[in-house]
Amino acid sequence: MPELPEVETIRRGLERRLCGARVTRVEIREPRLRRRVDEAALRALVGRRVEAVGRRAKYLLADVGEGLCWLMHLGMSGRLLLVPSGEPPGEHEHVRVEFDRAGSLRYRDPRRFGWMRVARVEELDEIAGLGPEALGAEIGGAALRALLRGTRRDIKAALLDQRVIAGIGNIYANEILFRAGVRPTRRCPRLSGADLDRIARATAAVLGEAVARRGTSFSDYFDSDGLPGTFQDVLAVFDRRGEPCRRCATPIKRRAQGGRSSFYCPCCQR
DNA sequence: ATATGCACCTGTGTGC
DNA sequence: TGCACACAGGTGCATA
Repeated sequence: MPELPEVETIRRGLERRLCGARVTRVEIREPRLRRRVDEAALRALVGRRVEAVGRRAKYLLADVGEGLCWLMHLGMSGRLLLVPSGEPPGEHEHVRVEFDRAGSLRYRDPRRFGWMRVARVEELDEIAGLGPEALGAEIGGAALRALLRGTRRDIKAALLDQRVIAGIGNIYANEILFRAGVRPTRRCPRLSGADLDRIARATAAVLGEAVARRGTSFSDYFDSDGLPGTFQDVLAVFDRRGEPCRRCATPIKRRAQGGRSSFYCPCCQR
């Protein structure tokens, strides 16, 4: 479910409430996530204080001091919710972590594609292979060209490849390519300098606006306070098959690409 | 190198 | 109403 803007929104919520709070209890109700939760390692968080909450692409990293990091990935359906202590567990609530003064953090994930683990900062190999942040470091057309050098695949697949550029998922890949006026099926080597410039600018604009709107809640994403985002109100193409393009009124098309849905305007995107 | 298919799971919406 | 099927925000592996 969550791409960079949703994870960033959750990060801000957790940072506001969890920084300085101490873990008092860890309960693992279902350790069989995408990767089995190391229960002993997670329980060893008890007594530690959250010093900072960071993000790398779609990963959340809570700094718990002494070079230790609590790493979380939300997969497709993962949610982190801060609730008052004593709140009874909801469905698919696999992990709950109690804090001394921040209430209770609940990890809920019906599909269990997410996971979490505690790691030493120097052994975070999961995030070592990620490409540059899609939002943050200013990636211009020239930088994008360098990142795509040598690949002949289509631009949509490249944008979704976290080793090329990190943080973009299926919603925002579609939205970025609409804003750039580029068909998702265009091959990377055939993109002009102007195309790459527009894609780079669209990436910053779309992700920036999505963060400002606190993410996309088109079915079941909510932030750590249970609030929806509002980017679904301005989606140009994603999940809009058959609906009129907001620019030219041509019906939006959908086609499967690499096993995922691509949405595009056949008139505005070439 | 890369495309495809599948696997991991549950939930929801569709058409019959 | 039930049932079968397609599809869902992500990743990672095996195979061609």
